[in-house]
Amino acid sequence: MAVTRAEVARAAGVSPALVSYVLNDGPRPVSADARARVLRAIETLGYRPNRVARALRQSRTNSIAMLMPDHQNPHFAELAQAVEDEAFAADYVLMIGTTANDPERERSYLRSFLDRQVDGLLLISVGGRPDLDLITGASIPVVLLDRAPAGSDGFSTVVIDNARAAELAVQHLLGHGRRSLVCLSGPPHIEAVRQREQGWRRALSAAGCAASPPRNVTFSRDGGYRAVQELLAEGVPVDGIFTTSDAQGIGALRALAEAGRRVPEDVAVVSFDGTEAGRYAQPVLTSVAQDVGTLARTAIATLRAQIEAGQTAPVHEVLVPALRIGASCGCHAGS
Amino acid sequence: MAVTRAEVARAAGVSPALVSYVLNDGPRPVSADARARVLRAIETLGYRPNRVARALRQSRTNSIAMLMPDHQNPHFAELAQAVEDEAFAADYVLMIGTTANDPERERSYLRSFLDRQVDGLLLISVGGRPDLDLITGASIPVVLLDRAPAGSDGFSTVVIDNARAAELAVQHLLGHGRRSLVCLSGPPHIEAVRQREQGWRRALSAAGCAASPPRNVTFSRDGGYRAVQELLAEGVPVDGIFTTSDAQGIGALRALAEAGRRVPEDVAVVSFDGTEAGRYAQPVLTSVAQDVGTLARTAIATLRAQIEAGQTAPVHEVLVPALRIGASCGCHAGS
DNA sequence: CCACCTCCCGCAACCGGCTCCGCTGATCGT
DNA sequence: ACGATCAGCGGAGCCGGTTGCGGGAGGTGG
Repeated sequence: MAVTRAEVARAAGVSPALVSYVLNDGPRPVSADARARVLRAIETLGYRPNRVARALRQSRTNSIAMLMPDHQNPHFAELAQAVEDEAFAADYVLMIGTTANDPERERSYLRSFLDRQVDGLLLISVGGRPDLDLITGASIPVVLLDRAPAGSDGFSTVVIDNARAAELAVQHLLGHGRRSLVCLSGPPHIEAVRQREQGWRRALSAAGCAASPPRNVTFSRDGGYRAVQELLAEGVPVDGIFTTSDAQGIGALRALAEAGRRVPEDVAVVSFDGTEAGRYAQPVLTSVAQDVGTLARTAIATLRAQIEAGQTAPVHEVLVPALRIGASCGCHAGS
Repeated sequence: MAVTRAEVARAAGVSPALVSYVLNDGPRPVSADARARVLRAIETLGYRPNRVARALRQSRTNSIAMLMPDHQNPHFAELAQAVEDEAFAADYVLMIGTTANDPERERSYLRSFLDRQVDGLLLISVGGRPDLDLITGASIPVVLLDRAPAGSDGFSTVVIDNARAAELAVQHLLGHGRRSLVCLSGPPHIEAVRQREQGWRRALSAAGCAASPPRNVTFSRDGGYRAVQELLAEGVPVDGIFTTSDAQGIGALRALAEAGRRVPEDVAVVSFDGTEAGRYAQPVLTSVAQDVGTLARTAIATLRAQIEAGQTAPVHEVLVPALRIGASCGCHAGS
């Protein structure tokens, strides 16, 4: 069994309370002599306070939970890293649950995290009301990250301007003279997906082009790969592809390469996220970048304001997208 | 404030103890009538047991912690996903700490996890004794994953046969007639890195080739990229590269492409990990695959045996590497 | 010499659940 | 009819901390 506060107290010849006073620079002052004895006892016994007991007493676990779709997608991996770095710096521990876009699993994790009394929740939701009901009941600090489901006005959100970002990407393709465009979109029930599709349509109609309906696939490499394979098999004319994730973009590149289509000469590709993985693709993906550092920093700061300062008014932060030029769009070629 | 057991008891007209009995199919039997009343009260009040309180009483948190280098590396991302899936299935929650190969950060996380009374620890260590001392003192179930630092005999390990895996990869390059080989290795203080270098040397000396010293860089894409850039700038003759991670392989591919070297015609590349990211590289990376599914399954099973069944004897599991053929080695070309 | 103040410190009540143990009333056997 | 047995339930201690409250020792001023 681990050494407890009581044993430290005994070793130092003081009461358990005093040990707490020393440890927390307690509510009460402690004499230099007693403090020294306690510190020495802590040192020799190797005492470490039990955070579970402390959490029970203080109703504060110093932990936050994050729900995200998966680890495989480079964008989410980068986001997880950025969030964890911020959490670590703020002395919070991060519990991660992946949902695999499964509402059942999301609910299960949500309940588990709430039961574990996490101080705050970072949610990249698969979307849908029922989950929000769960957190409303728990009245726990929440920040909706990366996506803001419909009906989430009551919660803080930190997102990129999805419609504008998509518009930027499509405008860029149009600027390269591409007219036979295809959009690889994400799971259709996600609000952010609909916003990106809206940006896609807006850019096309502004240019007087007909918008083919987006193809809804998963955000994964495999999703992009298969979608482009089908596209080509169907004989759809295409000289430009907008994918709503870098993972899809990487998958699309592979499918195009296998089909012997040159990028960007035959088909230009612009994707979404601006991940490092995209910068190492062949050719380098041109992508609307999400600043995951700012995303994470803002999200954690917002959460901390709610947890530590008791702020209750929801904050809505919208980040401005920036197009990161690579080689997949044709900027570096003659076109 | 949340609903507590006492309130449920009051609402059901029973004692708090009864509520526990019902919830846990308690140590004592409960009459059907009382059980029904309790369940109804739980339902109407929306009661959820506080896991922190439960954890304090039971000295059991149903959580495990995993320390890994980072989220960016596709191999670790896949490993994290596999581990989390296993943990979720076993009703454990996973806390992830990334070390960025920083011993200080690793120690900090380690202490935090121990203080939080996690039931078990999954450790992809940056290596070095001091950390092992920390866990030895805590006498907590540990599985050393992916890497087994020197002096870790007392702990359970689940690793791939690193030397054999490297040997496989290098033999394959040699089999393609490549003789000017270069090895991009990892941080030199990691035991697994030394084992892979040993496999590299073994394969070369068995073939009667001189082994150039491995180049120690980080496991990242950037590490592979920069190493190959320097390599080429130095004018080192090279017709084959063995990278000790897929991330490095992806970086190497980019550097080679930028330098106008064709893969596999001019330079063959074989990497390590067998990630999905590698299968989407251009060309597809040939790689010695680590079965992350089995890795994760074995690790969690071992941990659970220690936690739930009190097993104490350390287990040493060594997985057999398998070469996954892609296009970067030349198998699909004429060579 | 007494009243009073300061400085330290220990006692004990929590936080919310788990579970040992003892008590009650009913059932059963003879 | 009466003691033994047993199902069903509640009281209370405990897990390991935090913290309000009160009290003792020593010093100061009147």
